[in-house]
Amino acid sequence: MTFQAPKGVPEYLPPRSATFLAVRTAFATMALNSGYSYIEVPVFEDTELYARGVGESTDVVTKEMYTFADRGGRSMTLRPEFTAGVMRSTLEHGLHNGQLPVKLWTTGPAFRYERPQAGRYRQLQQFNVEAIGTEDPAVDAETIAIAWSGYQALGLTRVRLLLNTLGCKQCRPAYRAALQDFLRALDLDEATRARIEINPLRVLDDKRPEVQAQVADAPLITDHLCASCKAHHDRVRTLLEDLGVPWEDTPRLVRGLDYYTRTTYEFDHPLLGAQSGIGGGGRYDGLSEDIGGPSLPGVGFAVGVDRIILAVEAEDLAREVPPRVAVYGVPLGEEAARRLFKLVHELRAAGVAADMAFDGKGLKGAMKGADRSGAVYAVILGERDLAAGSAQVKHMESGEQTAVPLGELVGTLAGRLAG
RNA sequence: GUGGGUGUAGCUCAGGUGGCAGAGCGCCAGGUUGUGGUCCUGGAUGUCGUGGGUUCAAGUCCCAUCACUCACCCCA
Repeated sequence: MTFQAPKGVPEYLPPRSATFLAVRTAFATMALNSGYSYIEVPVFEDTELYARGVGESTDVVTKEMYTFADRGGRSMTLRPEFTAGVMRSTLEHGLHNGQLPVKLWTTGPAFRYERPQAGRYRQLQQFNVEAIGTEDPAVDAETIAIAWSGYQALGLTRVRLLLNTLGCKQCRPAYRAALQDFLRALDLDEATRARIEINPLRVLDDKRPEVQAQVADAPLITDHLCASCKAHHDRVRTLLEDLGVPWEDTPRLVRGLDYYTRTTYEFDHPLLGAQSGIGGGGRYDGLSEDIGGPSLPGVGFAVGVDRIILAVEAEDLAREVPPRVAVYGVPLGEEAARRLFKLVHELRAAGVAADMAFDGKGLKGAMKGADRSGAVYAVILGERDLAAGSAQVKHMESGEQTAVPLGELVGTLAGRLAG
């Protein structure tokens, strides 16, 4: 064993990979049911897109990006998140010139150069939903509900929704100034003092107890909202209540990306240790303009597939191994193997999941393979059966076995499995 | 970037004070020359992370190094 996967890159092998697909499917189903269309965007983009979109002051941009020069000397960056790329694609192709909102979902890997730990990876898998071109608080609530329903569909019961608002460009500056005045008077380390000047809101989110104690009396955004932000926030909460989606008001919640405005939220799972955020999102009404586009509001979320898998496992929801196939072929001898190979192909074409034993495996080993595959039926074919023109079809669970003429095998099995 | 922990079979891990490298699971074969899941018997697989040092002798002690892992920070 000479090579190993790059540091911080998780791999999902069977049977655990089934959970990976289940997580993606749960969220994709909800997004599709809610009228969102799939969009496939690049894994890397112009570095400047992320610098301007995500924000020059963020840790993501300043120290976590996988940036490289391509052979033409352009600075490219592996996507650290999806929203900037989805917005860029929307603007470039004029999707926003049609009826609004533009409702999109996507999924795949994102990349951040960080020190790995439990639930934190350098290649992380996200599932994203974005609604572009709407200010309606109902869409804020809709996107939250999609994420919530995804967690519910997976059977997760411990997920918490932490909800906040960050105000808009009307009311946030005054709050920001008030918060800075408060924070400058505190006894904080140098890095945190620097943060006060760049992004003071994030100081509120500091988890260190000595910092938390000091910011306990800090002014809160919820006391500084303008009338329209307050109305927006109240409406979002009313609609969530109508849907029966529970949340906790968390006025200190801040997100690490600069583009967020108004509604912001995070989904949290208590069984995950330090990296407990399993999803997060909000409104980004200024993003389009930040990257050179027109004034175009948007709202959306990202959920972390890797961490949701950990949550599913923490709640012990991922135990049953799904059967790989419904029918498993057990050949005895070369002639039988050839004939069975064709029969298995025909079963697959008829929509029946099928596999067979290879490498001239003996009967015992092949039957063991049938057992491991989870197949409902084993089809045993040897010289005797070939001579008789039939195969032995064995129901694995009951052990009942009957001879079925080779010409009727596909139809019979398809019928029995459907019935 | 800063701290702590751990590296022994495919996996999970035992291996006081240095003395022939082990168990369980998994895998393969046989018991059953055409029948899996239970049971019984047998078998294969190791540069003991890597390099150096001490010693008659190192998985064990010392030094270095790499990897993994947890936490800070940050975020999905």
